Amino acid sequence: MATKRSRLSRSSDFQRIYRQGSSTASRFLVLYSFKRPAEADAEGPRLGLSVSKKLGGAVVRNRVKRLLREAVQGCAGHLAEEYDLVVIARPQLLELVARESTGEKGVVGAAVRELLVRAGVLNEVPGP
RNA sequence: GGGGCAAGCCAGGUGGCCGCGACGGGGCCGCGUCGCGAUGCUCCUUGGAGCUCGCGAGGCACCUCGUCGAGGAAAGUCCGGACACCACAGAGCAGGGCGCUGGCUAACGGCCAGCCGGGGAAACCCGAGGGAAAGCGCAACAGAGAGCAGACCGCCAGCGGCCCCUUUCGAGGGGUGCGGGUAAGGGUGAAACGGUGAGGUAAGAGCUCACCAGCGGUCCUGGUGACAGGCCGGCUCGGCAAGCCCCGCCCGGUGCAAGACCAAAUAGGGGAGCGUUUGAGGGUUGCUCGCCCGAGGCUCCCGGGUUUCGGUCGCAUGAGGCGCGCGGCAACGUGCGUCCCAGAUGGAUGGUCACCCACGACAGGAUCCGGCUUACGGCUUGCUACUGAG
RNA sequence: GCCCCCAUCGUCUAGCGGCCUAGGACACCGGCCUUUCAAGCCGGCGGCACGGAUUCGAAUUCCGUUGGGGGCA
Repeated sequence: MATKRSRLSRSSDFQRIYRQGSSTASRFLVLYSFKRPAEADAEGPRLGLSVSKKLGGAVVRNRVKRLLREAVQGCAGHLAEEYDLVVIARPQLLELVARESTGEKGVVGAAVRELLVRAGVLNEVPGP
């Protein structure tokens, strides 16, 4: 996870997931998930992130992306194979990012895990 | 000591563990490529093609080791360049920018040094700072008068009429009215046709004088120059050009999504009419000229396409950093030595633990460089005025 | 990333440097009219994105911020 191979790169991949995938949302995040066709050669789950400029400048956006990537990777062993995921950060996520900075660890991870469970791509619920 | 002003510097550090990007070395053979071999199998036209197996090479992925890995503003995109393309880039007009002087620079609207003006108690700071006797234009309201000025309240003597007072009966004084002189004072305004003082006068006025301000001079001195100082003259009205404009200088356009190469897929078809080197039509900068392309083009009809956000390069050795010397007040230039210091492409720097006088603020490269502007934490040094103590 | 444009009441917009304490329409509020509502009439509320500069004087001119919008494969 988090290597080049397991990241979504092409815009066409994003478009396919938006059009054909199913979506789940909370007030912090939006999750799109899509089961790849069998003939696709990639292996393992792939992740794409979308953090708009409304969230802040480049420093803030990079931090948000790092936290999200880390949170998804924390569930990596329990994720269903052959799924493509797109996680979109909403502006209210900034509250969780701020709490994370003041020492309240794991709130972003909890938000991500909740969505993954709801979307049904998490095989079993791991401990917090 | 707390203020003010200026200049310079830093951008948390060190170590451990986990994690990310690039490059390089090694390992491995999961995937595809190429080469060789086989007594193998299939097809068939001598000989080749395909499949299977084995060996080797180098590539992608993976594992491992090492090195490097954001900023002073990386930002805003406000200027200036480099670089690339536009059928070469030329001229004129239009348009845009700049504007004290001298220098620096690849260039600049930048920087340095100075001049002048303004602000401040000072240190110091700020200034788009050419031209208003080339022309056009603007100045609301108020005010008498605002662009060849003007006379409301005033001041002044004289003359004639009327009224009042005094009278030595000659006249004198006051008021009012008309025409006249004047612009000192009041009042309006952002701005009122030089200011202050003295003389002068009926009252006044550059009317005269002194100083100051301003203007002018084939004048003198200093300075490369902006300009400064002096002398002389006649006494003398401005403001706005970030209004149009004039003068001088500069600017071709588009921007790395520029542009070059590679791969895959699709298409580049047909008919009729017009027109032909004396040139249809098109391109080039907004226009004109000029230049370039030019048998192909235009009109109509039928049919089809204008796609894949593909990959590689451009893409990091440069007006480069650091140290020392020399020239220069400085910006900067130059010589020698030394170093290689991000190169991503859904886009990399973080997390955690320990210590350090604990946390740090603003904030993340995207073609590169020189500036400007904006955001922002701290440290050091110097200068300036004030206050307190000895 | 590169290159452009815009900003005036809640909305859509006028606005020659002075007549601007910024005009109009719709909306909103109050009143009149009507049995009531609508329409109509009268009145009110409400704005030059922000900070400097030029000017006697700035919504207007200039510079810088901020916030929107658009184009380029």
